[in-house]
Amino acid sequence: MRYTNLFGKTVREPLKDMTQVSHKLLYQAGFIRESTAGRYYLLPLGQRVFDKIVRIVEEEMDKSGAQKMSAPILHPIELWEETNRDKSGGYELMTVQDRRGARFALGGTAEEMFVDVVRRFQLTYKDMPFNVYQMGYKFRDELRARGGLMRVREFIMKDAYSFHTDDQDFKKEYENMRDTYSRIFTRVGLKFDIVPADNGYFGGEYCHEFDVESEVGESKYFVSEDGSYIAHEDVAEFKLEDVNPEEEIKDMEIVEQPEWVRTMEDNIKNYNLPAERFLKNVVYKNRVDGHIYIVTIRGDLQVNKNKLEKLLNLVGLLDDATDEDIISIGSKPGWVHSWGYGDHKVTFVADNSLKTVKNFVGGQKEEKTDSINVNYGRDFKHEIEGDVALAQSGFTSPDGKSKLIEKKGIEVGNIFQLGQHYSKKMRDAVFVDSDGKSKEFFMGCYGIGLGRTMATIVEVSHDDKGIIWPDAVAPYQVHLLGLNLEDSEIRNKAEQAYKYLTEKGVEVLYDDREGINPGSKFADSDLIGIPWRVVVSKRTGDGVEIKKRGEEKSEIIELAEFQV
RNA sequence: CGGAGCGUAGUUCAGUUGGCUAGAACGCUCGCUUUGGGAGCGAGAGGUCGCUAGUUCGAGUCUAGUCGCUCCGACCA
Repeated sequence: MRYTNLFGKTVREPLKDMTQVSHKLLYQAGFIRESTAGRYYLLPLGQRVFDKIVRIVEEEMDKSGAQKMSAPILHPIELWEETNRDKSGGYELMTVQDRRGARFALGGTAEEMFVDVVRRFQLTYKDMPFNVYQMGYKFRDELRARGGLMRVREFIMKDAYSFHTDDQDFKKEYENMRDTYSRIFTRVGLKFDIVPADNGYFGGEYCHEFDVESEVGESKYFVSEDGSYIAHEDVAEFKLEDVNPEEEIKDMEIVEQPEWVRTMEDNIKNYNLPAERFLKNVVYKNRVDGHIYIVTIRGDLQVNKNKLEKLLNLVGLLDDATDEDIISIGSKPGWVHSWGYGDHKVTFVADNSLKTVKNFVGGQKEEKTDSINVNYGRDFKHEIEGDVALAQSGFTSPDGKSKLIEKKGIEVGNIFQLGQHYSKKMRDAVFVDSDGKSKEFFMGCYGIGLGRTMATIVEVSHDDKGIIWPDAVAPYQVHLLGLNLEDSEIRNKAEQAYKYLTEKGVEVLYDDREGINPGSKFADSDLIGIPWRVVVSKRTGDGVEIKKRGEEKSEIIELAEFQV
């Protein structure tokens, strides 16, 4: 490709609002342009990278035994109604209507569609298992799309769905996909962690994220120092140590408390005790029926809403309570008690951390009094108990042997066990088993965000001059720069080099512009980030100068000796 | 969805109490010069002032609505 024919060119500066390196560089180098927030054009250079990623994904998926197919972009809304996902999760599905009034969802994922096509066949255990996938447009009506390719409203995802007779058979495919994903991300040049995570709105029992460690990542996860434990923040567990095991249990007392003591910081100052010695109450409300939940937890810990929702079996349904909600149960913000409210329907939840402290402070705070020497189990006890605490950096790992370290990562892919979550909700999602009985499919799904993967590669592979594409996904293998092309002798050599390389099957971007300073051409070349730079100029004589992007040394060699 | 802010040239911005033909810099085009790390000089093109309605003799400027964008939060593969 001649640069003079290429649509899309480099610009010197990023736009003002761009914050992420990948966003800036892909814009400056002419790979992407924004349409509206969260929707992007892929320009020819960007498309080439994208297509290479797609090809790698397809090769590995096909090798894994999965089969590519395609589903419509518009999903009949009835399918989403079958699984209740047209309303769940507080996430509004994008919908469109045709002129006869039929409603369709612009899917953010396609479980229902794949179940729907599969149930059209009278499948038996002999037809199983199988895994089908597509490269499909996905729409997510993000309330706030953040600049850059990392979180967008419209994107292409590789989404795969596998169908099995039972859990045991599924587990083999889950491992197969885990290995396949590992090969895919390794081939595109990414290092990643496989992180057990929360499956939230997808249903199912477990899932893993493929996270590429990065400061700009939105996924937070924990790794133990000894490397034996890894988990997403949403599900991360940790070992609670007893705070004051030596202390004697004292009688509970109501004591005077200065009125200025309201927050945890005030408490710490007033009693000169660490945060872990106080009781903390956090209030949530069921979005659907308005029921109030009060979670009592050790003062130094925070409530993990995901764990709480799971414990209560209310996934995706809890909101933080508002001040009005708290007043509605006869309490007031900042003075929520750990017991009482008998006149109002309130459900109390106790975090396991309450069992690690003797003689708590707090629990029934009034304007001027509070209780001290409160002991869980003796002075109050909640019906529901469990681990609902958020892990924090430095906490002890679950096995007690090591400390947790916090990491941030970009979630480039995920694999989900769906179990019979969808096949139970959707009618006729069954096969005939060897015993002659109809049984629901056992399913898994597996996604890779392709645009996000491309941005992530830039995020982890660049320098202050531009992108450094890994060979496997670079838009071209060679960036041929012709300097001083006004000189016909050099022009001829450059043209011959272009012809030679192209005929050898090398993918070449040829900077054939005249009247451009060498400095500009070098700067553009660094910005675009093609692996090999080949220069033809009056200095290179009968040879060419070659240089690998990201390395310092260059050398002049015969073109015929050049190997990509 | 809650809070805050912004829409004027490709970009970043200026534009007075409402007042003549709406400006600058960078970028872009052309010419000359220069030619191994974004060089210099000169000339030029480029605007429905987001959109709609209103107030006014007169609106980039005031009012209302609307659309879009940014930031913080909530939400979120």
